[in-house]
Amino acid sequence: MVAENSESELVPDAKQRLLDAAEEIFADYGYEGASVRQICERAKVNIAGVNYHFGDKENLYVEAVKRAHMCSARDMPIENLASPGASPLVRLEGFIRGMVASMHAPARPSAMKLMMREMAHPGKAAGTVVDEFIRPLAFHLREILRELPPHLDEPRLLMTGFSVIAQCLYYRQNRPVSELIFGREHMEALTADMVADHVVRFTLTALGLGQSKRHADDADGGADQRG
Amino acid sequence: MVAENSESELVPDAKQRLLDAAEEIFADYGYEGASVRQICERAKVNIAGVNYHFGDKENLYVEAVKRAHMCSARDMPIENLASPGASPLVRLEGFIRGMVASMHAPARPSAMKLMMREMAHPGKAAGTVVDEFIRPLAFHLREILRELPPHLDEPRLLMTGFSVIAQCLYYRQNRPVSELIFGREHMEALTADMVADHVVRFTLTALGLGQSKRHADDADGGADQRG
Amino acid sequence: MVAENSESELVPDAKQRLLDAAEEIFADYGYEGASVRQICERAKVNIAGVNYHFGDKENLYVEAVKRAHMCSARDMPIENLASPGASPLVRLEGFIRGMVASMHAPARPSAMKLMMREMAHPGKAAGTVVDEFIRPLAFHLREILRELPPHLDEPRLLMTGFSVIAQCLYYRQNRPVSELIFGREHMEALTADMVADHVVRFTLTALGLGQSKRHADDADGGADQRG
Amino acid sequence: MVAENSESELVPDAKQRLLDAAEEIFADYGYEGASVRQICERAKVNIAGVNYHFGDKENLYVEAVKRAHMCSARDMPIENLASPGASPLVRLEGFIRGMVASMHAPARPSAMKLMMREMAHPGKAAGTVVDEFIRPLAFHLREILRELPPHLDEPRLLMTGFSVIAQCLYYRQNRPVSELIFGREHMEALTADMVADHVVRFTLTALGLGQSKRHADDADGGADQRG
DNA sequence: AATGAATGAGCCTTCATTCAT
DNA sequence: GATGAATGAAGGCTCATTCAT
Repeated sequence: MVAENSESELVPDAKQRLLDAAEEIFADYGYEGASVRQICERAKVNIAGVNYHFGDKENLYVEAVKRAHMCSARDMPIENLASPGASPLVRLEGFIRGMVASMHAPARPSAMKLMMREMAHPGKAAGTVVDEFIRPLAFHLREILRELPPHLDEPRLLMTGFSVIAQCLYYRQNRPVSELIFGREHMEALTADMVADHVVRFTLTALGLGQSKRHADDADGGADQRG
Repeated sequence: MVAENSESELVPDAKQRLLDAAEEIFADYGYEGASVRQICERAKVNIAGVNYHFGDKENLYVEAVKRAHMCSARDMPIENLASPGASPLVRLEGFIRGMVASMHAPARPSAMKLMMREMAHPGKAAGTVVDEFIRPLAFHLREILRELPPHLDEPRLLMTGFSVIAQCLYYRQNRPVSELIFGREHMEALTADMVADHVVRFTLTALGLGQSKRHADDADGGADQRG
Repeated sequence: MVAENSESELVPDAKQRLLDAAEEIFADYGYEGASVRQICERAKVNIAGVNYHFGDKENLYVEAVKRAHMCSARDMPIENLASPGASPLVRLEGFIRGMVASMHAPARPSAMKLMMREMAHPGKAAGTVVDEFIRPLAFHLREILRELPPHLDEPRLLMTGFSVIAQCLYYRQNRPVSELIFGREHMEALTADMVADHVVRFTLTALGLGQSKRHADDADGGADQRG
Repeated sequence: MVAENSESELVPDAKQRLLDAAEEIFADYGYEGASVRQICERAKVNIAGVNYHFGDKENLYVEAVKRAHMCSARDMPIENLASPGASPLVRLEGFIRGMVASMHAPARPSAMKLMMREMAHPGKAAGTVVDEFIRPLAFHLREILRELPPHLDEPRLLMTGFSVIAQCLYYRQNRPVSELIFGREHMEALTADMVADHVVRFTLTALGLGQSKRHADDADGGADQRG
């Protein structure tokens, strides 16, 4: 154990508190809509704290996004679901399930929200996030797909990857509007498992990999014994 | 011809110019990021014009979004691609092609951008847009899917619709970040036709509708011979 | 009867309506607190009407004040209560009663209010009002007092006049704050007659004119036998 | 002496300077007529200072009025002229002289002006001022009058108090218009002592308390040996 | 290391006014 | 004679930032 001052484990220090507050508030209101006053109040830090610890608002934002993607990275499939020895098909299914799960109920919702916001309108923080988090994920998926039977050329590999990711992302990027369209209750009826099952089946079938062993258990409801 | 002053047909009046400018600037910078000064400058209208014609910034925003969705509605598949007599399969393909096309190269890019922004974080204008534009589209797609052979229960109908829409939306919602990941040139290589072909094939195959009649004409389209 | 257009007797013309509206609104909100928009709306006149009929806001204000004092002048004691042949004492009592009455319940409350506002902080319209309305009244009172037995020198004549006027004015200038101090109900209990009786008695007694002949006729004046 | 930075005793801090400036400018121009920019310039404080120290213009106004009444309270008769052991007559005379004096030449003219403005059109600050300053004064006067020989009923007590206060207030509330009527020089000829003597004599005589010992010295000019 | 006071640019809005019809 | 559109200045206020401590 490191020697720390007495309160360090209960109350995070000012810098951490600022990052926490910034994450939530930037996630909720966007960069322009958030004010440093609001963030400082939430963080219980003096108004000058942002400039003291981070220089300015923009840099606080960048740091908050960077930290958010690191948090998010821990939920994500690459490390914990990569299962290097497994077949491409198993790894694809793992990828999808991991991604759907982390979209559906991220460990740190505000971190996810903030990251998605930045990705929708990439700014100064986007480069880092893409380099360290998004691109590895995307490349990982592409390599899985590359190994699968219908050996596609590069553009189609790309588009196939997009089709997979798009389905996972949809439930995060378009949840509010989907609730407006179909009603909140219909959307909440779609559990993470149901969505994951659907995306896996839809995708594998689209790739011509789902017929033999899957068409049997389609009837019974869906969430089951593949893997 | 009505007797009008000489410029009336060339220069739209102040209200129109404000809507045009608001559409572009709100689309680029978001509601908070845009300033009415900036909008008035672009519209070549006095700063007080916003208050005069629209009351305040928020109402200008709402009106801009409403008009944007009406513009976008004209590109969209429902009316011009519905082809009421055709088979569900043909109509599904038409829907996808129409949607991909209007995502790829909307007639009014800034209108599309603005609408997507509002849909990402629904505010006061979202209700109208959903009611008049988005929901009819979504219901139309659901009815097409409902008629297709693998007769799905409601939740799966919903998710299947999402899988279709997600693939179309992806190229609009995630283009900037995709360019960061794979490079702009790789993204620009994906033409609207290629994307549409891919999404149609991916989707129909996933629905078990792509094998028999399609493997014949695959040759002439370039992207082919799976499944 | 003059030949007028059909509506002229029911609806006053725009200029009159503007003066009416200006009188009320300037009276309620003051010059700075009132806006020409508000006045035009109340008058049901186009926003440009003020500038068209009166040049600018300030001139509208001046005209409104001038008209207000003319209206008020009609209630006031000089003409209808002067009774040139009567004794100074009777005329003083008449003056006081007339003034108290017109302060208590002016024929046109908003006109009175507006005039008092202008008098509290004299501006461009004050000169005319003083010349045509206030000064004649004040001089009239001074001449009455000059004829009364305790023949005072000029400064004391002035101050005595102020003592009379002050008592009458008080109930108008300080009614709101008096209600705050003593409660609205106690103020409303003070009728115009009671106040007039009191001011007459207080004043005449102060001038040494109230003892001999008044304690006898107290009975006929209505509010009495105090003492 | 405390160790302070060199200017601390010469230049009041920003908050004080703002209150000082607000007092003067609100007194001269009224709430609507004053601008916070003007106040900040006078106070040599940044435009944002008002928001920082007082929240908004309205609260600055309220605070300025509150402070103004506290300043004014120090000149006023209640504490320094109450002379608890003295006879009611002496105390009434003391009250009048104190009030006339503080109306004639208040220690802080702008504070008095501001307070009178607020009392003329009571707003959010009026309640406090009335509670803490005006009402105690008015009640104090009423209690003096209650003890005096012509034992009046409540309404007449009220009106008698108004007659006293009205005479004192007149010279402050109606000085500008009086100068317009009679000329500035005639008004300036009325010194505080002359006015006080007059009001005392007028009032005591009206109450039937001034005859015996006063009618003698009336002739010599007025400002003299009563006590 | 960290703060509370203070800054000045900019925000949206409203103002009285003027213009072209 | 009278109007609706449009103007530019100024309004109060909030912003991110910096300064002196």
